[in-house]
Amino acid sequence: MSAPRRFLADKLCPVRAKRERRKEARPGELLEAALDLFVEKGFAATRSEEVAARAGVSKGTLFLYFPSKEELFKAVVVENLASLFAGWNQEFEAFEGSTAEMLRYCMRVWWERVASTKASGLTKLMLSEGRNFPELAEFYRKQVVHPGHDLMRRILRRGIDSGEFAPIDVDHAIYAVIAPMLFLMLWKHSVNVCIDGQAELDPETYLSVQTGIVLRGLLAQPGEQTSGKPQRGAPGA
Amino acid sequence: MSAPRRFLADKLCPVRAKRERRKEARPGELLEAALDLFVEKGFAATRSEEVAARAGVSKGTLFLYFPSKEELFKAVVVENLASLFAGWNQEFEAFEGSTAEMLRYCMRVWWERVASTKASGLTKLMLSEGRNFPELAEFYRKQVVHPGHDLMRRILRRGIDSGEFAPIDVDHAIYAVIAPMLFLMLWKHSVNVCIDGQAELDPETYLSVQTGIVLRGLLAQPGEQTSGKPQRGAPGA
Amino acid sequence: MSAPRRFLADKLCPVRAKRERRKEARPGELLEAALDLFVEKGFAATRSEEVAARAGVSKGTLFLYFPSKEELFKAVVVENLASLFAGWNQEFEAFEGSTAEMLRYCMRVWWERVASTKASGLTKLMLSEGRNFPELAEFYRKQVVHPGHDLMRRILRRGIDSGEFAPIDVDHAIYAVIAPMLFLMLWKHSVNVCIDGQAELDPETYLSVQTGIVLRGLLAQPGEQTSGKPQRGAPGA
Amino acid sequence: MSAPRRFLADKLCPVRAKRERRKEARPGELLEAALDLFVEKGFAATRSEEVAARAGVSKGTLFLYFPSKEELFKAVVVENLASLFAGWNQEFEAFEGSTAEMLRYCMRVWWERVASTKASGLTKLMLSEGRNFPELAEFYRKQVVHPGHDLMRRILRRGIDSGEFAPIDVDHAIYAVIAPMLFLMLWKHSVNVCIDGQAELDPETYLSVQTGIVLRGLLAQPGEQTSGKPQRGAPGA
DNA sequence: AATGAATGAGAGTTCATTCAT
DNA sequence: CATGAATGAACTCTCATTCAT
Repeated sequence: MSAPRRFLADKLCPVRAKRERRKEARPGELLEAALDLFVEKGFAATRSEEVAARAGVSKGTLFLYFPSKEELFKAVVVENLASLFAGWNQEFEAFEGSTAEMLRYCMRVWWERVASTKASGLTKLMLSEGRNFPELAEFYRKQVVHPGHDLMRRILRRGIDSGEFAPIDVDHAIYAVIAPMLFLMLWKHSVNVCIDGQAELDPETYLSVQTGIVLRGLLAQPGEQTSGKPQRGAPGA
Repeated sequence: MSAPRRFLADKLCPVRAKRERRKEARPGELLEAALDLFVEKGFAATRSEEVAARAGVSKGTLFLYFPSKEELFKAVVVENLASLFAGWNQEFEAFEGSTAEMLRYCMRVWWERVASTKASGLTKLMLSEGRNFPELAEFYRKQVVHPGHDLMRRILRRGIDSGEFAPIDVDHAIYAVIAPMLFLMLWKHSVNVCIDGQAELDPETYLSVQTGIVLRGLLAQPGEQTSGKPQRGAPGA
Repeated sequence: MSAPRRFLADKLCPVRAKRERRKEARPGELLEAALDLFVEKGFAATRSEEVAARAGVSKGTLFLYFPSKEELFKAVVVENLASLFAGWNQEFEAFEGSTAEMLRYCMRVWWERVASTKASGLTKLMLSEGRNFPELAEFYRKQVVHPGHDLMRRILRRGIDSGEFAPIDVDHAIYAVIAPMLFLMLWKHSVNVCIDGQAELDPETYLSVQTGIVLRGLLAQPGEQTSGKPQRGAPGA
Repeated sequence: MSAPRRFLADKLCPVRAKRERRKEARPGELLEAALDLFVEKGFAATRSEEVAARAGVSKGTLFLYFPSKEELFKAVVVENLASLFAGWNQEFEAFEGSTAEMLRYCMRVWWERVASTKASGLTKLMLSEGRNFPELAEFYRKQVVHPGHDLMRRILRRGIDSGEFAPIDVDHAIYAVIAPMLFLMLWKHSVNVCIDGQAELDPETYLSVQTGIVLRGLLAQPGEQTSGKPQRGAPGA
């Protein structure tokens, strides 16, 4: 809302007159306002007019840029989550180093760029309201869940191919990695509602510990035959 | 909806005339319908009329038994969650055995009687919508969160007093125990929305593993000085 | 509700067993409760169930005796107002004395038996809500307004015929007599709502003064030719 | 509805585009429609949608301008009654002449600008329904009754201070002046319901006669000691 | 005769979306 | 482009009346 973020929609704007500048910035301001409010109140409980008001425009203008509240939400998802995968895919394509390092790096990056930001509220939102808005859920799955799983799948496969990881069933192992991430996001956005005091959970420590556990479960253990399933009992798996 | 449950409100009904029979059964039927729908759609998205319809009565009848949608929700919370604590408190008062056993028993019971049932959806609901309905959140905290924390606090204190557990800060350690529970419930009710296939997470195994980890963190370790804080890095803590 | 009033509906009941006694008394109790509530809240705002509750019976019973709320109201009107005219007509038929005395007597009786009791609230109610319930208004006119006007008309005519009163237009003069009565009732039931303190208006003094003024306007004045209209300027006329 | 009245809300509208024009006019149109219907049916019996329909807009539009039916009513009261006092206070502040003249003028003005208009129906409405809507009654008292009484109190005090009026108890004498006004309004709005024909009561004559009577009661009578109370027997006092 | 559970039309209010300006 | 007035379907809750018991 205030920080000088760069929006997808603002990509191609060179230097212009102030007035026009604002015009070009509109979608970004709307997306930012929408993100704030969706995360704060959920999808259904967020009123279009309030989004517009927070972005400093009128109700009509919102619908000028986004044909419906659902489309607005989709745009927020693209802006804050879906669009990240392109860069990540490149990054990991070019990654040099062990897959274990890659996985640690992946989770740290994910924490820094998503989970610790407001964007993680979108995931909580989908978990909360997805069932009531099947089209949004479908969109979210296609734009965020599948790319995320794909990325993770490729990482795991890289590890297996290189002999670093045991030849587990990749499709299931994904969840072992994702579960702690999800938990962190839910904790961040939900638990404060039900627990008065500040819950004591240091996200970075939690994440590093969980990553360690998961990695231990994934790594090929010399002299052991691993099944195609994730280790039963591995936390979050 | 599934099992022949007994509702609080259905105490003393022998055989009676049909009309009266129905009257005795109404609150229970409405509570069951409400539980189903609240869990399925959330509080805001559940329409009173739909609750009534699912219970096989008309709109007006619902308001004959519950003065408002909010009161209906509260009744559902009492019926399915809050009312359980009385029995549990007694049970644990009378428990004989080590506190470690007690804790394991506690978590198993909680899984069987709450988390594995629809009732756990109420917790997910509160996490999702609590912020939008402060009065409900307040009620839920008083009726469910506080009693739950109290119970857990007493268990931990028992362990510390008996020398079984290290002299940790009880108020923080609570979360180490509760976090995996919460996670299981959220997983159960939310993740299926975002992930197409059935995620592979065997709740009972997960729970037993988590309990083991937590217990290891709690137990007094001979020859070691524990601080008043839970072990950093203990999962969920 | 408490006083040992006799209801029309209780007319024909000799001495019976208590149980049956109550049964016979039901309509009366309902009428009394209805009178209270209609006067207190008005017709529309009075809930049938509350009438039943105040009479100590169930909602269903009310509709057993009175087929609808409107019929209940009509019965209340008959019980408390319409039924009075029969006696009054007789009384005034048999009255011996000057018509001026008769008029004074009439107004005192009306005050004592109607205006100073709850029954006057029915008049205020009709003035307030009559337009919203045309059938009730029609009924009230037929049962109360017309008999009242008839009575008054006969009194005036008696005075004119005997030469006591000037040969005024009776149909208009009626209002000169009725206006102060109406005002008293409205004052009694309405003004307390808008004026915090107790308004200082002694009804009996007011009535006697007004009666005096009206009478002075009505009496034949020796040597003067009165038109067929009431004196312009006569209060309330 | 009839005259080309100017509404408070319609202050500064020159010629504008149609849409905007309408917007400026809306509150006034709604207030006028609301006044009509409130006076015709009372507060409770007036449906929001009907107000909107009579103003030529849809249900939703009404709530665009007034957040609730109660607020709409308050606005109607302000528009038609409360807002008048400011001007009157000034007018009477600047009045030159005897207090008796002032009082006559006051009552004539009140008749012309209030009692003879639809606005007087609001007073009748409050008398009828005030008890069922305490918040409205409170508002009406603060906005209309108290300013009215204050104004009247100041007039009476002026008369007493100047020696014109006897040193009566002002707080009680107020009612002697107000009672005939109230009566006229009630007569106007209520009596036609119960009496078929047009009752013959010429308001202006009635008012002038009543004012005369009241004034005679108020004027200081040379050589007589008046008590602090209004004359018992003075009409309406 | 008496009950009170059940009904359902209807009231006030909200809000995503449209469209004239 | 931008506005914001206007819409109307949808939602919660009320209450006179019915009718099985």
